[in-house]
This record gives sequence, C-alpha cells and structure tokens, in this order.
Amino acid sequence: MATPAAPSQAVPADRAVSGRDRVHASALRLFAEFGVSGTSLQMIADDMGVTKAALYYHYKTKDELVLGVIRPLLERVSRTVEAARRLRSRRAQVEFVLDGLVDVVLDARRSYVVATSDRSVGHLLERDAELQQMGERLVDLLAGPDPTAVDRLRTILFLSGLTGPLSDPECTAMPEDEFRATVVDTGRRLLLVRRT
Amino acid sequence: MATPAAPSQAVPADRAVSGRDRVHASALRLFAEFGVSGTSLQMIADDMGVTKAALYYHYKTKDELVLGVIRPLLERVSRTVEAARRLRSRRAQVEFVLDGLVDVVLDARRSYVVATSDRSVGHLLERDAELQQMGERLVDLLAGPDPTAVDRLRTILFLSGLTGPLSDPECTAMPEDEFRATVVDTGRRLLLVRRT
DNA sequence: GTCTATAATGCGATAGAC
DNA sequence: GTCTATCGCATTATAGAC
Repeated sequence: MATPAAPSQAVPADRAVSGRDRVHASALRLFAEFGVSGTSLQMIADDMGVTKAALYYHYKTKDELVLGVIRPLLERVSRTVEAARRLRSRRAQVEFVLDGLVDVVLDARRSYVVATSDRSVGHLLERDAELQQMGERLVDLLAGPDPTAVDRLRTILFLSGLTGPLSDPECTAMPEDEFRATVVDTGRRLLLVRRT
Repeated sequence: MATPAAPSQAVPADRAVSGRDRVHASALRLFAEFGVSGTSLQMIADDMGVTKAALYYHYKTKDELVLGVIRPLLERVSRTVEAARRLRSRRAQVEFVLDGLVDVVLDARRSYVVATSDRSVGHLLERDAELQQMGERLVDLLAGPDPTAVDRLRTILFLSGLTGPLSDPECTAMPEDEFRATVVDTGRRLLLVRRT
C-alpha cells in the first residue's frame, strides 16, 4: 500500500527479507515484552544491530512505526471478517471467523497482544478511523445481529481474553492442534449462546 | 504494613483521605489510560495539583509507587482465594471466588486492568515472589485440582478477558446487576466444565 | 508535606556524509 | 540504507529551604 513496486505486502519468504520486515520483527518482540511506551527506538536499533538513525529511513516517526507493525494484522483480520460476511448462516460465519482468528493469532501472537492490549496502540487507533473500524467490525460480526449488551460483553471478553493464553508459558507450550481446538471450542461456548 | 501507626490500611472513608490515597487515585487513572510506562511522574503531579518532587515524599521510586498502587488489589484477591479454600466443594469455591472477583473488579476496575495487562507491572511482579504468588493462586484455584492445559487455558482466558469489558464504554454503561450476572455466568460457563 | 532548583541521563528527531 | 554527531526536550531522582 505504501511500499513502491513491491510484489507482495506479506513477507516474501523466498527473496531476502526487506529492511522494513526486520524492523517489524525486532519492534514487535520488544513491544510485546515491554509495551510500546516501554520500548525506545534505541532498544529496537540495538536489537537489530543498527543505529537509531537508521530507523528513520524506514519510518518518519515512532507512531508511524507502531502503526506499520500493527496494520498487517488488522488488515488480515479485516479480510477474514469480509469473507465471513458472505456466508449465509450465523453459525457458519462465527466458525469461519474463529478459524481465521486462531490462524492469525497463532502466527502473529505478539501483534495480537500488542494490538489489543497496549494503551499506546489504543490511542493511535483512535486517530485512525479506518483501522479502528476493522476492530469494530470483528466485534459486530461475532456479537451477532442486534446484539444485546450481554452479547457484546461475551464477545469482548473472548477477544481480549485471547491475550492471556498467548502470553502464558504453559499455554504456549501446548501442541498447536490442542491450542487451536480449545480456543475454537471456547469461542463457540461463549459466542453461540441461545438467546433467552 | 509500611505506614506507621495508621489505624487502617484501607481508605478511611470517614477521616480525610491521606496523601498516599490521593497519589494512588491520580496514578491509577493515568496508568489505566496511558499505561505505566506512558505515565510520567510529572503527569501524576500535575493531575494532583502538586509538583513532581512532592511525590518523592510518599515513594522513593516510581517502581515503588506502581507497586503501592497495585498491591491493595492483589491482597484483596488473595484474601478472597484464601477464604474460598476453606469451602468443601469445588463448585462452592468457584462461585465464591467469582462473586468476590466481580466485587473487586467492579470497584477497582482500573487497578484490575493495570495489574493484569500492563507489561511494566508484569516485570515488577516478576521480582516480587510474594505478589506473584497471589496471582498464581487465583489461577490454581479456578483451574481446579490437577488442571490440564485446557483447564488452565480457559481460566486464563477468562481472567485476562475481564479487562476487555472493563474498558469498553458500552459494557461499563450496563446496569451493575446485569454486568455482575453476565460475568459470573460467563465464568461458570468457562470454569465449571465437565471433564471429558 | 510541599516547594525551587538542579543534576544526570535518555528520549524522539534532524542534518549531512558515505 | 546506514553512519556520526547533535539539538532540544522530558525523564527519574536528589538536595536543601520553608
């Protein structure tokens, strides 16, 4: 979207990783451990083995760097929600989003934790209507049509609750299949509740 | 525990609030909004209408201030868990802790969010074995005896998930009774699952 | 219990060479 | 794409007066 003439937005996997990708990797690791405000550009530069000034070639400000790290996750979730919208039954929609969400979460656990629970990211998103909407649409789809406050509470509890297991050593040590199955099952239990 | 000759550790409610309590109130509000690392002593001082130096009369370092703000919550949760331990059935224990937890969470929402989701607090607790144990015991009791990784995942998802609704405007606008009932019901749904 | 003043360090950000 | 060097400012923390 901003990278000029790049063949793909995602990590090339084949060609050598771009400088930006290396910045993302270091920044994300540190953001997840120390929080965005607790991570200085110096720490990121040291982690990459370059100087602070080199970061400014890739991003004009720290805020843009943070958004650059978080945006791919939000866009991926957004695409999953859009695809789910085209399914007929609510049940199928929820299952589709749950599966997609676990995918995202499993190979981008750090971004998920940072994006959903860091206060600095929260404030940045408040100033970007488009990115904020992506999160809202996820909640709206999972909460169902004409959601009550109770539906919304269960949905938000589930989504924010994902960050706990992602940071817990015993949970991250689980076999991936078991982790996936448990999360999806828990999601069903919370989201597919018969209305009273 | 540290305050000399103070009649009570909790807020007096009758006598004028102590200086420490005023520090806690300002700090907590700002920690919840900007995160611990995103909150400077200057911001806290400005919020209280005093100078930065005045804070150092109450706490020697920022780290001690943070722990001073968080400790009352952890001790309260710890007492609830201890009381629950003396009940016979698992069902009664879980119900007791759920009720107590919602109490704590409702009148100290900000501390709960800060204590459970701020990375700076996480690192501080890592260096205080006693405080860290309080959190672990809560997880242990709710996860049940000889918990599987699945039990633990559900428990942690629930506990960390509470922070979402606490920060969501629509959820906090719910009548307290409804909020309480929904959280307790969700907790039952996640924690009292028949083993397979 | 709060103030002014200040020390020492780290921060985000910029300029210009290579 | 990365470097050195630097600017201006905010940060935690201390010393000493009131």
